[in-house]
Amino acid sequence: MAEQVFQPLPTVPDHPALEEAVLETWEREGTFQALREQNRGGPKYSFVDGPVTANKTLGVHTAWGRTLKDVFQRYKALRGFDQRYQNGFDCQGLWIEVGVERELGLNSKHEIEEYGLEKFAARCREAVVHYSEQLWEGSKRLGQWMDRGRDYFTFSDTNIEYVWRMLKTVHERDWLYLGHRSTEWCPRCGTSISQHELAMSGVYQDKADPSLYVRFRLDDRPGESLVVWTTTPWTLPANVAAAVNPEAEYGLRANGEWVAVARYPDEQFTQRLRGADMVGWTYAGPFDEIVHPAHRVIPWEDVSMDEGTGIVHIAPGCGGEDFELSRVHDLEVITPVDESGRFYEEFGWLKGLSTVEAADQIVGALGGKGLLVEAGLYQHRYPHCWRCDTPLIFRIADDWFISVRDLRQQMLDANETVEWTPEYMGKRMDDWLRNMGDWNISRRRYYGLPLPFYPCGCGHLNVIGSRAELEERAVEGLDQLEELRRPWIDRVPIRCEKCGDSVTRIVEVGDVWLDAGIVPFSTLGWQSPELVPQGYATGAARGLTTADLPDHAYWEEWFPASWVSEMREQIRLWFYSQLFMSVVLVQRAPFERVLGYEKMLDEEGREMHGSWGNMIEAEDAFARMGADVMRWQYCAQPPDRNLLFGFGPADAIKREFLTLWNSVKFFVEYANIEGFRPSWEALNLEGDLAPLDRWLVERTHAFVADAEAGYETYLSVDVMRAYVAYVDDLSNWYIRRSRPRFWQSGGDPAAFQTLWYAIVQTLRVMAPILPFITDHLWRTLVLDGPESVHLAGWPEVPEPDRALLAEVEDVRRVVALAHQARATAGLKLRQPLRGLVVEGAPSARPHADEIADEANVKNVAFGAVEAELRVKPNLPVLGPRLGKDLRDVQQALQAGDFEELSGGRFRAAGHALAADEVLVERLGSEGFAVASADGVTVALDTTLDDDLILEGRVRDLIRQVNAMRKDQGFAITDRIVLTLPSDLEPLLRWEDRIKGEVLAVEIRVDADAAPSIAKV
RNA sequence: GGGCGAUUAGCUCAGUUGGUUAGAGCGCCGCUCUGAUAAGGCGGAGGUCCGUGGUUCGAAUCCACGAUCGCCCA
Repeated sequence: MAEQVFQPLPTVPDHPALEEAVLETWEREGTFQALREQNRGGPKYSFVDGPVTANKTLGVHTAWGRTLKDVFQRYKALRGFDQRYQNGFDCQGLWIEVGVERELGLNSKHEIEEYGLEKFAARCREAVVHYSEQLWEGSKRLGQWMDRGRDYFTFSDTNIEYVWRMLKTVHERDWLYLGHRSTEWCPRCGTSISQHELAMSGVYQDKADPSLYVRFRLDDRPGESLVVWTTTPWTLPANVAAAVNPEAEYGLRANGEWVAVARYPDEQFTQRLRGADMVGWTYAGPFDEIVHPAHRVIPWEDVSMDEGTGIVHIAPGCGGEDFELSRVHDLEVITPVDESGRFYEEFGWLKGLSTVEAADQIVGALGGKGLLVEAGLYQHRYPHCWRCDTPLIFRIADDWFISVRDLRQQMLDANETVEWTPEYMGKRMDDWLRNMGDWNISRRRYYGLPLPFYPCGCGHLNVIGSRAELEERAVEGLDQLEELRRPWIDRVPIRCEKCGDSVTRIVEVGDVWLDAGIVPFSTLGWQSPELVPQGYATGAARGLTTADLPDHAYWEEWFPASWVSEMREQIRLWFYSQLFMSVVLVQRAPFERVLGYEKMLDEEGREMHGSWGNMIEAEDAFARMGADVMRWQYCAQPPDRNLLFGFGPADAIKREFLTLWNSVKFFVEYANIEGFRPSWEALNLEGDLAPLDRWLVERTHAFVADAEAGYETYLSVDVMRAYVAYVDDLSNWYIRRSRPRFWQSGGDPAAFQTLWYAIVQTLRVMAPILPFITDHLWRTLVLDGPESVHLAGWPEVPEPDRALLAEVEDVRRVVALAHQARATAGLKLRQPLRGLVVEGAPSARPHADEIADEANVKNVAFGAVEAELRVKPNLPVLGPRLGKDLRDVQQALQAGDFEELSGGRFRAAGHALAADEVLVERLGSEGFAVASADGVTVALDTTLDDDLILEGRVRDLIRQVNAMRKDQGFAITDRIVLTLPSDLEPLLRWEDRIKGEVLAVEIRVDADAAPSIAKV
């Protein structure tokens, strides 16, 4: 045996072990650094990483997105693009705060303040440091290549300053205002929640609330009352109006209750009125002993007749639409609860109760007063805090807003320039932009971007745009300003630019999406006069990164991003906030192309929840399936569909992996036996190739082209589909057809060379998606080329020869039909047959020998199949020509009522049919088994004679002996002595063939022993 | 209430400008091939292409209405 050129492969790959080894190799060899070095100065491909919130370990959800990011950056790297590879972390906002609160056992804003904001800020930073490390480790294990150490952290002072600057611009354009309105409010977090935050998944959850029908006694109509329906009892003390639909009809029940007729169509009413006629009635509020505003009936077109009583309870202090109505109808606004959702002092016995606690008491009180008509439970979808899961309430508050009136159209225009995949996500963005309200940017919290707003008593609003400006105008406190952050920043009052008084900052912090949206400016050095080394490592980010603040020229080079990718909910979050700021600052979109993707569910299609036990930790997935298998699962997923992720699909993928693995294993085993040594230089395949080799080369080129199209359109699913189809051709056609060429004496160098070429090109194509196993196999197979597949570049191949590919497709179709014909005749493939006739598939003609071999027949003939004729109409051709007459022709042909004319023409139902207007097929006749599909017909001669039967028995024996070899664990090169019982002696007419196929040096005959083998 | 999308085999999904017997993968059953294969091939069972109406020689495909589900908005 020749020397072992290639490291032999085990039967199946151990993905996790193999991946750990590859990671070590990358580390040791500095593969990623080498790749960056290699592409330096190449054309630029600008990817901007959406910051991942540093409050968790890596989950399989996040790993999906990170895989897609990695795949396309790796692909572009193979194409020689220079890239930034900057990774980002989101470090401020509720997400971080709430995690730290939990950890510290704090449960309210009051407790945080008691704990101390300085200490709290330090703990928040610690959490970010910890989780960014965790996320990094997970991402690394996933195979993601990013520039570790130069990450951006959104809590850096530099990032904050860029947001300040944007806000100052907004103020200068007069878009910033302090609004007084009703907003969704989280009572636990003590802050309002903005419109776009409601888009986050998990916000709307099923919830059971009280369902109350309550009576409001009318002032001037004794004994009569309005019945309203509510699911929020706590809002009843704030009631000031009851709304009716002016167009609807209302009826008075015998017991004095007014309700909408449409809601109770079967009831008897003693009086009926239009809603418009009820407007202006006044009534007694349910809790007039506590609060006593005026109460009256108002008209409202939007009163629904789908639920409730058709009369709606209005509390402007507790609802968005209610609040709007208060402006129209000049209603009193009563805000019953404070920022932690507890009743204010003036609400008597309700004082201090939460909205939930108050509900029971209110129900009881209503019952006592005889105002409760009916009480029950109501199931509905209700918004919850995106971070702490507390049901939200509506509350009137003063929040800072950015007006979108002037921006809306500009943003729509900017979005026009963006190419979205899938397309409908772009339309979603348009929908959102058309409907979005003003952006509520303030949050009453602690660990967040400090809004640089200093409203002065003189009426002037000072907005600070940079740290330099702050320092210049500071009255005091600069010496203790560790970071641009609470509490330190709150101790730095500034001088009002109008009146010169000392002004303090508002206490609010900014919406976290301001931090993330500014990234395309803050990390790329927009309008930065010069490069500042480590200029991004400021404030809280100091010591965590060495990222520079580049200069403006750099920004010009890298903005806008060529591509960004995040999950769908980011349309209203990061994609939106980026677009928003980019339009404010430079009037254009910050990205050219977006890849979005849908949700991840478990393999049964259910949401993944920790409490349901169906959540998969990335760590488990790495250990049990491996990163390549995960990445395969992610990349095989069409992005417009939910991904059903799990270990079940992973097992299927592992099996699928084996096809390529076994192909390589086959190559390695025989190349080692025959001493084949590939050379990188010979990659261009010179020399004499067999037709099948030529085909595999063309097939490989077609695969490269298909995969390239998939990558270029950001549809990894297309790459995966192309790969699976290709590997099947490689393994189940090329290798199967070529096996003897690999084991004949010395091996056929052209076969080795071709197979090596095909595998190596495949590894290059799949390297972005399966970075571990491709590099492992590359290092096994490539002896003198680039040391890593990731440094090998994209295969440059010529246009494939589509005609040749079509030929082989025809051959495979014929072979499949021959197998089918055998199955219907009950003749197994080992039984040789005399002949096969093929009609159609003319391009398969040069491959008659291959067909004979595959079909195990002595002779293949091309020509008319001698059999019953079946003629069908060629509908796309005949339909337009014949119209209604087509039906008659079709029936005549089906009934066999037709006449065959010369030249393949036919006549049926009085119409002459040209050769291209019919499809001709043949049915089996005596002695033949016929199969037919797609215009190709094959007829298999099923007659057997003694010779054929004997040869069939020989093949049975060969198969039996080879099975024994395998069972007994013989090496594929072991020579044997075969002993046969005497009744098999006639088979020795084929002695040489048997010896050759089972590697027997001798065949002995021994009376009545069963066949046996022995190693020589 | 408005908008968008979906509905095809037990499951997950393809299905081209309307065209012949509606397919694939997985799963199940049977057969088969194997000098790499834990793989492959062939066959079978399994379909009211959500429903109703319309256009058309012809509809899973186009149109209308309806049902169910999902998402988004209000």
